[in-house]
Amino acid sequence: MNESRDYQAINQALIKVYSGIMWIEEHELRKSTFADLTIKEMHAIDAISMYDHQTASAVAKKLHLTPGTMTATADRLTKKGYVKRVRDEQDRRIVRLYLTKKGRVLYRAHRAFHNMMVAQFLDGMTDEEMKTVRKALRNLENFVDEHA
Amino acid sequence: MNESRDYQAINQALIKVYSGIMWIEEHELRKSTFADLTIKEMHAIDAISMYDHQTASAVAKKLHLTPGTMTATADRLTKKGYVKRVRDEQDRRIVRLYLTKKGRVLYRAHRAFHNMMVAQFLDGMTDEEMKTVRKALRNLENFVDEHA
DNA sequence: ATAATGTATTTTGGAAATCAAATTATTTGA
DNA sequence: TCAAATAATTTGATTTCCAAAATACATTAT
Repeated sequence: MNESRDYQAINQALIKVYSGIMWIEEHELRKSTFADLTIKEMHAIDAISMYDHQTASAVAKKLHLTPGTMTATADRLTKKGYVKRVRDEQDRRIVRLYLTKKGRVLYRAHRAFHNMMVAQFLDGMTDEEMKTVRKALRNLENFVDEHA
Repeated sequence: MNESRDYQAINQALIKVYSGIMWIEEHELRKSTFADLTIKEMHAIDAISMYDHQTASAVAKKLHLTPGTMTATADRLTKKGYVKRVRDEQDRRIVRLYLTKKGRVLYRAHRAFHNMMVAQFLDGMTDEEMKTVRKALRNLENFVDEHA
């Protein structure tokens, strides 16, 4: 019963932090040389990633998008010069998504931003405390996996 | 240098957890009696909240929406019967947003879902560990405030 | 008191984001 | 080989969103 208020406080913090981070990312992007992108498009670029050359459907799954939405997103990113489609030679139904040079530059910049954020997240923590944070995150991952 | 890999792991966990939670909320909603709502509309209802009778612009600010987008969202929620607009009698420029009975039922259900999630988030933690989690969240809140 | 300025919301026009369902191209299994 | 399965695209619709202009009301300065 007493926990309820604590839960609400943590709830509010989680919501505020999440929407705040999105907002910051969006506005950092608008001020940057990549102002032609939206935050969703940037996250799609992050999901496509630099090394894996994943299939369109693998990326769609990561982002929880339907195939049609994935196609539209890849279209826009291709038109804007961040992504390249490559037909798989073994199985010609498959399209693999690659980042262009421009896409890779953005990818690294976005990762750097996230790293800075995580550094602040963990600021001033001992190893012991970091273990606790990991445990909390693992709890949430379990929650997500169980309900998926 | 060595921290970089840890950061990436926490990064990935954060991204996975947030997009996973969104997905779960979306799909719980679709299976419920509130299937006429999207996740964005539900979060707007959460932001409007039960007791405050906030102005449209206060809600817009909370959700980081432009005034126009707020109007469109309130339109849809009003049409669907979750929200009521009330002109302020003192200052007739102002519109206050109220939840209808139906809106309040959903609000409580959504809060309950979040509480369950937070409970799992904190599962099996000692008081000491909870303090650490709070500290991590406070760090992130500071990050958000600093960059806003 | 009234004109200018400021504030809250709505409207308009357009792009991006999304889904469900139908379609196309290709592969695989019987 | 041919039916079923799979990967991606297309189509048609709604939602989400923003910028800028318009509207309506309130406040301030003259």
